[in-house]
Amino acid sequence: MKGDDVVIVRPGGDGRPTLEDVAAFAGVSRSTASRALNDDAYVSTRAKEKVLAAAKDLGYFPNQAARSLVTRRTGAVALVLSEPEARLLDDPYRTSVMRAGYRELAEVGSQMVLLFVDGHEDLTRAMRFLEGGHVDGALVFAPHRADPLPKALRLLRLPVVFGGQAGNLRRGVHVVDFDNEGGARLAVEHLVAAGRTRIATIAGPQDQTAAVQRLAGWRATVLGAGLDPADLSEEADFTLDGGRDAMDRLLARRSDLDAVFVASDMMAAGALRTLTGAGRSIPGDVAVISFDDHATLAPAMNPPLTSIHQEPGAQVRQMVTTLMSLLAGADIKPRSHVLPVTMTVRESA
Amino acid sequence: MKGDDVVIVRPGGDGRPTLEDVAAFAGVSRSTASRALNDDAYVSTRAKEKVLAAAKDLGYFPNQAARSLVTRRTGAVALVLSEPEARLLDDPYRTSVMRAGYRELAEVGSQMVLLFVDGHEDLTRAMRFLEGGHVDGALVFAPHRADPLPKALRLLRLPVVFGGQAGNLRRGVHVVDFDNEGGARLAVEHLVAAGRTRIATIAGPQDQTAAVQRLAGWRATVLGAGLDPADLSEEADFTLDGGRDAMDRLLARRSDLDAVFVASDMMAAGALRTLTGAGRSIPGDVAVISFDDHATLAPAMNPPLTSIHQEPGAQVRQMVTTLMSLLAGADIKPRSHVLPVTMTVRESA
DNA sequence: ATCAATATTGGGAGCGCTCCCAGAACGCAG
DNA sequence: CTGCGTTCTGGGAGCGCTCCCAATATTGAT
Repeated sequence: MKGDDVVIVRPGGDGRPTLEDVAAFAGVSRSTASRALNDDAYVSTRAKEKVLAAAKDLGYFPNQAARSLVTRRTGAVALVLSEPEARLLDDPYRTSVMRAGYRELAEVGSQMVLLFVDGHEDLTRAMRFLEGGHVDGALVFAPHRADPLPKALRLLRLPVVFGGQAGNLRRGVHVVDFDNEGGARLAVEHLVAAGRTRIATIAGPQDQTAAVQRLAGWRATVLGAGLDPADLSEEADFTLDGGRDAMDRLLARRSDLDAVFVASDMMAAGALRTLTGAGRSIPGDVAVISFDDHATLAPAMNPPLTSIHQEPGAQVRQMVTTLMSLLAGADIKPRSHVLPVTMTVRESA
Repeated sequence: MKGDDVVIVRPGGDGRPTLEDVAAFAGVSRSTASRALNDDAYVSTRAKEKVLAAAKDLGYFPNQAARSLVTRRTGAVALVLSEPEARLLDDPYRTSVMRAGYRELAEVGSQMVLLFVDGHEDLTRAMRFLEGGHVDGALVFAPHRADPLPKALRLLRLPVVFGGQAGNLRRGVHVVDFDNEGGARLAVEHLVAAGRTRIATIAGPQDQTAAVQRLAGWRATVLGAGLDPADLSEEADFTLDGGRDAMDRLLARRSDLDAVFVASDMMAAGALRTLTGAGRSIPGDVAVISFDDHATLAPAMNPPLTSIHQEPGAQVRQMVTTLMSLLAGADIKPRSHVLPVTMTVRESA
């Protein structure tokens, strides 16, 4: 009776055109319009052209919710960073990871959804989000051994690839990691080759596997070179102040040290301050090599830091590749993919 | 005939329980289950308890796609960073923004979806994403005057709040910005009070409004103090090297300068290098004040930098507040909300 | 006991899309 | 001109949810 014979351009509640509108405008059925838009097989070129034109004219954009309701795909992937807030702010490596993640995911047509997890409440929220079907899969960075997240994720039927060690999980997970131990070896070998004989280290917090591996690499290489690691190692928390204090302790105990391998650029900045303050020249008196090769920090230090370089792009790329295979239904057996690191030589060693 | 009388626990294609399953399990109707889960009014406590228990037992999580198909709400908000990749990597301010955005949005029950926009292709992708109904609104950082994004966004019927100037748009947009000019004034006044009379500046790229305002603030305050700004300003690109080179030029032209206001911490790091290299003591010969008060960089420099502090958390909080009002249908007239900045005094001035 | 209000429930419709299937149109050989 | 395979099209069903509305249960007052 009412409006039955009136042309209603946009029947929808909000003003946006639907597929039905496009179809009507193009003079075809909803099905044909759908096929044209998703360039399926079996659509006449004529129909396709008409639909595409109509879509353009109407300013049509498919409703993602409706689509993913039926396809069971969201086109989104979560990037989960599980780490205390304080650490993250300081960490340019994570920034690179985000950026690379965005790029790589966009490349394969997925949207990145970033999740920060710091503390129990966040964990609950993140789990709910991941379980809620918002994303097709997740790339997860959870470097801390005590982190409950990796274990919790295993209960979800969601494809997950870890960047670096997955908490304390040793197997059954897809991992793309760097050769931390090899990086430490590279650094120490460089120092040994330069004739240094009392090579100290400032290790990272040993609740992180990466830090443990770097320390192990230092120790093994020092021993391998016939040198003595005794009294030459201190642990710090990856911060500037931590690095400075650790260097203080090291210097107090072994004022004769002639080189130090520091497990992160940030700690190296602190160590540099202690060394300079103590009147040591770098690299003259003490050679310094750090880890991360932070694009901003390492070259900005005085002197610029020789540092072990890890390529976040490569890591993320491999993670995305693995995740996409998983999403495509490939039956890859979970394994740890180890990426090589290199050394960027600057003035500090 | 087949399976008609068989109890099918999970009719769904994939294994996840639906609301219908929960309802059946709890012995109530789909409607009641929905009400219980969304704690609507008019549900008996008994029913509610049963439903909640059933949901828990079954491990039920609502399907977001289905929900937002009908509610027309996604529970997600985009955080858009429109800037060349290179800049972003270096910029810890952006990291803080992301983090604060995540926090603030989580607080109001929204999920943050991060979008990086660098170049035309990204812009297209971003627009499609934003138009596609993936998010309820957007928080946008587009500091470059020539950025086409802000203008493009106006065509969308999507609530948007900008952080800092919205490209070259002057009105009709919601903006939350910092008092860049006031910050510059703070810095210069501090230098003047310390008796400096030849106060130079290293300005940021003048295609960004913030950089323009900082330069303007410097000039106005220098003039206001009865000093002469001639020959004392150089422009750089916010990078370390840019800062170093600009300082070189400045020193070549006016070797008598006794203070410099640098528009970013990163450039200040470069300037410091030049100054130290030229044998100037800081702050003895030349006092340095920068902008950003980058949590990592400013205190890590030698000497630690006196810097103008802006609080990303406050900015983002205000942006989220405004966006939420917009989403709630409030008819706020677009305006620019200017936040104050403070000065963190360290050794460099 | 009786009635009107109020509290609670269940079913139907529909959000916008994709997929399936039956049928129409078209081609070309018999 | 018929038959059969191929290409193309349209309608129906349904994804899982929320909202509306009518139906029923409960309560308190008369």
